[in-house]
Amino acid sequence: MSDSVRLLREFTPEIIDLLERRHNILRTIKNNQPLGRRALAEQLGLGERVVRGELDFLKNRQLITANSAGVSLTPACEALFPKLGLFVHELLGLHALEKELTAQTGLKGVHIVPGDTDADPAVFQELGKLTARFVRESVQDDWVIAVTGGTTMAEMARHLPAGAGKKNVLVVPARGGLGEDVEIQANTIAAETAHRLGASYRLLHVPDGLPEEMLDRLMKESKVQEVVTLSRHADILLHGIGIPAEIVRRRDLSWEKLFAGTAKQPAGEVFGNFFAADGSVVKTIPTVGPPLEELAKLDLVAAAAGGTGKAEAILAVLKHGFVDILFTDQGAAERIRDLLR
Amino acid sequence: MSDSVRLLREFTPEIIDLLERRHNILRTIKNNQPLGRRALAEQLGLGERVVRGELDFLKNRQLITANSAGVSLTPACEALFPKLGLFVHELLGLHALEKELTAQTGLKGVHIVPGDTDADPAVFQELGKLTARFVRESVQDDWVIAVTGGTTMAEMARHLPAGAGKKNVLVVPARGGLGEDVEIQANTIAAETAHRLGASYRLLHVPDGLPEEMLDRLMKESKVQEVVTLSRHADILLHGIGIPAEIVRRRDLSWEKLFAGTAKQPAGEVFGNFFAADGSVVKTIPTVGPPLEELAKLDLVAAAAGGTGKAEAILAVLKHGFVDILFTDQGAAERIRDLLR
DNA sequence: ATTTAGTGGGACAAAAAATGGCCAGGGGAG
DNA sequence: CTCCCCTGGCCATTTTTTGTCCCACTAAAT
Repeated sequence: MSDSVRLLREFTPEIIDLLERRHNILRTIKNNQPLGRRALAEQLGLGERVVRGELDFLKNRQLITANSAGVSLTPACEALFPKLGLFVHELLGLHALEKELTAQTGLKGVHIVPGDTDADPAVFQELGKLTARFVRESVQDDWVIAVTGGTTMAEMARHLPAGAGKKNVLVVPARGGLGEDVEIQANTIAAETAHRLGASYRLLHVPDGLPEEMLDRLMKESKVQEVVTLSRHADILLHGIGIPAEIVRRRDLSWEKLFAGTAKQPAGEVFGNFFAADGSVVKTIPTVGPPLEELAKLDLVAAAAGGTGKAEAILAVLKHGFVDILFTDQGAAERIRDLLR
Repeated sequence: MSDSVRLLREFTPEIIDLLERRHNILRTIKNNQPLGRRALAEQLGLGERVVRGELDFLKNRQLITANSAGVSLTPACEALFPKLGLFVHELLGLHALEKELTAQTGLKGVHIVPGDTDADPAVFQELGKLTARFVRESVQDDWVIAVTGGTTMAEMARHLPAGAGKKNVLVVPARGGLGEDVEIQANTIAAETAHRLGASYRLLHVPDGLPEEMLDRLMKESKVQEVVTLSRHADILLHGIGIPAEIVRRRDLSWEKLFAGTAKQPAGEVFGNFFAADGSVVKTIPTVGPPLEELAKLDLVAAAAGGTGKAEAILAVLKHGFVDILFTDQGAAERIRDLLR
């Protein structure tokens, strides 16, 4: 396998784009079948006619069938698809890239999904799926899972395969609400994750923007205390990574006020902690929950974030050193590699 | 490897042609370097501009270098080339085709070279090389090698890697001269083969077109007798396969006279024996040497012939059943497969 | 010293292929 | 029924590929 990949990359690099495109198309069809040509083109960001050409090709090869509802994969294609995925992964050099980043960053593992979240929303779903699959496979009996908010975590939760899993699993939010939309709050995600895993969950009902003294008092409240203690000893921590500028914009904050007096510019964020490009913490938004230092001590910390534009944020967070496993996409991974060089 | 080949053949058949073309180009360069763009185009039967495009590509990839004398392979490319050959072989489905033909014909082995001798003379050279390599690797100490005439055998002999090999090897012509040009007479080929292998040889100096009684007398002559006896017990018999119509034309014979009274049409020929499509012998041109039945008993009979147009001839000969191993090209092999279906 | 046969690279028009965009006909869901 | 989205046909346009020159140059042969 590896030999042929090297030969192909060396002698016919054209095939990489081509096969990736076809794989993309097939994946999108697989996830939405039956699906029409136009919807497909829009989702993939390709011209309608281009997609059509590919569909004609795939039809000739009996890899898809078309009826009035749209196109669908044939069973033969469906059977081949997983292998195709692995092959594309290798052909894109993602396997090599994973290894390189693992070595360069000192992480325990890096997992990369093809494509770029910023360019194709479907890649975002794939990232969610990959992370979800990892969660499913990692969790053991009696585990406590701590999760944060954010769109990536929400996507992860959405793609968790439902069904009863391990016994006595508990999901808790790693931090209180931070003023996000309810769909991407840690609470909501903890609940959905627990639901899909057939696990139980606890919530942290703490409104955002409270004065510090109020937070201190809340921290002592028994229910809150219990959840905080739980997340302090979680068996796994799952979190997304935010871009400071986006967070400021989304929550309608003022960059100047928030980062007044900070020497370094913030580049990345994880549950309310802002990191500079060198990995140092430049600012922390106060909220209930264990402090960063506590969470950093956990045995298994998994970060999920993708998109070329998030590369700097991801790298800043990685530099702080508490992340063990990273799930990302090709766009971010390649950018990170370039930044590291 | 096999997995990726199946995926490529299924999802991106375009690259098969592309990679084969590039492999062809590189092979031609390798065999003739330094070589110019125009000569290359002519030899490959491609447009000058097309070749140029490929050369530009290969130059960008640092697989070839260009100077005033022409283009040459870079060491890196030279190192990769054997692997590329194997990969192309698989990608073209030749491995599968070899297996299929082996099974269908009951031969001990079939070996196929990419391309079509009829379309590209360089393929003919490759066929010669492949056969020559086999001879080199097969021959053991004290062996007697019997060879026939024909262009394919001549090509084989030309590409035998020179240098001392096994001890006490002897090369003999399987039949007397049959009126061919001297370059492709069995005698000449036996001599060259022996020369390249560092072996000794015997010749059969028998002019063609002698009356039968004369032949009988010659057969009893001691020198002739000796060579005939040797070839009768040869350890390996190498032969080409001829097309009856071509032989008639080349030797300026009359089809009507030659095949008068034969029930079936001749389709293939081996050292003077003409075979019908069903494998039966329809005619034998008298000459000195062991009869066909004797040669058919040999342990190792290897036939070499290529080109789409020779498929019928090859198949006719195979049907007779004395061939053990066949060396051919993609063009003939695919045609034979189609004929068998 | 000069001719000659080969080289790579530039340039450009013609041919072919890819693409963008629109429309007609049709089946299924609301 | 009506509406929406589907496929497949169609065509003008753009982009790429291809065929065919020419040119300056080099190395070998004369």
